[in-house]
Amino acid sequence: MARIRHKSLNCSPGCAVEATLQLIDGKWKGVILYHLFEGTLRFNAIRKRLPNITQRMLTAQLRELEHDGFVLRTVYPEVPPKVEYSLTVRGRSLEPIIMALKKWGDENTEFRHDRDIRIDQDEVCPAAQSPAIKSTTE
Amino acid sequence: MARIRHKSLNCSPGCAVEATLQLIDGKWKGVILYHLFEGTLRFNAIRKRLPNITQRMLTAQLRELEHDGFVLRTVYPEVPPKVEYSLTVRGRSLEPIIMALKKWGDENTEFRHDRDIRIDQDEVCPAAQSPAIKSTTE
DNA sequence: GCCCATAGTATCGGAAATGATACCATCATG
DNA sequence: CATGATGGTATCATTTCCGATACTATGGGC
Repeated sequence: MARIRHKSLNCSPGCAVEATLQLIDGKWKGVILYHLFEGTLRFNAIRKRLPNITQRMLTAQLRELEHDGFVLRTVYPEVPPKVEYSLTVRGRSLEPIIMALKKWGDENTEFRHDRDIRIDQDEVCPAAQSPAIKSTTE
Repeated sequence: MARIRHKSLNCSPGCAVEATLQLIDGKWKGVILYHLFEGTLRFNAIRKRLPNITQRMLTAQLRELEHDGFVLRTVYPEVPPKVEYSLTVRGRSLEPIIMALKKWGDENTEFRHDRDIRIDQDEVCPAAQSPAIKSTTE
């Protein structure tokens, strides 16, 4: 998270991809957003859904999401404290991305590395002309 | 990149999101995939499209994408060397994600932090009951 | 007076990601 | 015989991420 951010998103064609990715990057942000799509949640409620996150990290990630305008942090002046986190309109606009991630994950439950056969674009390497060799990296 | 990977993607509801994110995480992978959607590219061709990537990083990211079964690395036994990178079927299955990222980025060219008004789900916090306070974090 | 709950902060340290730089092999060309 | 092109490696330093742990404030209940 919090890599040096791009100033603008239109430096080059693929730049928007990279910049957007950076916004939801950071080990927990995607999941946090995912849970917030279900509705407003209190701090500890989020924590319960992410059994392995530390308090420190949850705070940090939420602060960044807030900073980026994705979540709204609402503090109720009570004791003990009560803080609710909800998505902003901008936050909800990420839904297609998060859901695409979720969908892909659900459809690829196993980490299959089915190194499938090359599907060539017909203009490239007219097949069996150069004796291409598959990577020997591993 | 290369965070400790999840063994399976179905540990908890949001887990698929997190795990999928990890696969395309790593500062350059998203952009690399994006460019490969246009077609097969040689090593230096990719490099030209990513002016700031170091050779070391490009190699590393491509190796990981290959390891995860997203790209196919084809070596032609020529001199000087010729290595082509193309997407596998599995790699192409990421297209909805990458394109969702690109779309969002294009539609949010400016980093507007329009901390907009809370859109409440009607069952939560019946409005103006507790004197909610907006975050004072910054 | 002590403990509990909530939502944090502060500090430290290790691990991981990334950047900078230099080096390498091979053949073709001049 | 030096140089260039391509696609890398190897090594080192730095930056960033992230986990573990301890600490804090407040008011209520026992």
